[in-house]
Amino acid sequence: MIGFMINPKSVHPAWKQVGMILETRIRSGVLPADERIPTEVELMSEFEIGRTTARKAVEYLRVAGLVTTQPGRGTYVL
Amino acid sequence: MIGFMINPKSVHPAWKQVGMILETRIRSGVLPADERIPTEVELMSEFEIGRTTARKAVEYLRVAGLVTTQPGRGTYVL
DNA sequence: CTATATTTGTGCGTATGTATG
DNA sequence: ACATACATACGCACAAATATA
Repeated sequence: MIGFMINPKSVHPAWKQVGMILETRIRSGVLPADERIPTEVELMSEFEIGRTTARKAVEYLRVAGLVTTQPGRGTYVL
Repeated sequence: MIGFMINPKSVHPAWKQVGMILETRIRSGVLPADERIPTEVELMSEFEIGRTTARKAVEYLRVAGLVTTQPGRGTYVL
């Protein structure tokens, strides 16, 4: 099953839906501190979204202060 | 003369250069409070940049707390 | 009320650059 | 030298909000 969590008819845009799903994974401990979250390419295939959407979802997490991004390495849970 | 202010070899990316130029216009009063700043399309032609870059420049101003954006209307100086 | 134009929002794809391992 | 991963930047299309004719 692929990409079933994103609802195009939601009041929330796709990037926010993905961002909130990742936020839940972080707050629930599924993605613990110091863990690397999925790469942009992995998010693209997991949620069947484009690069723009994947990047905006990660940006959402950064703005929320949940992760930090290191170029060339990845994005890590704070 | 068009697009002479953006230096591709700068340490700052194009979106930041445009953002800083607009920031100067605002802080100097060239763009006063309640004034609408140039639209994305206008920024594209003035600085010879793409829409992605124009939008990031405006986002820079929003993050700096200098402007507010109203969908369908434009971006206004605070 | 309707239609059109304008402006920002979302989303896709692609290419190239930079940093890291 | 090479692979991986994020950063920047381009273009395009359509949707949604707003203003105007």
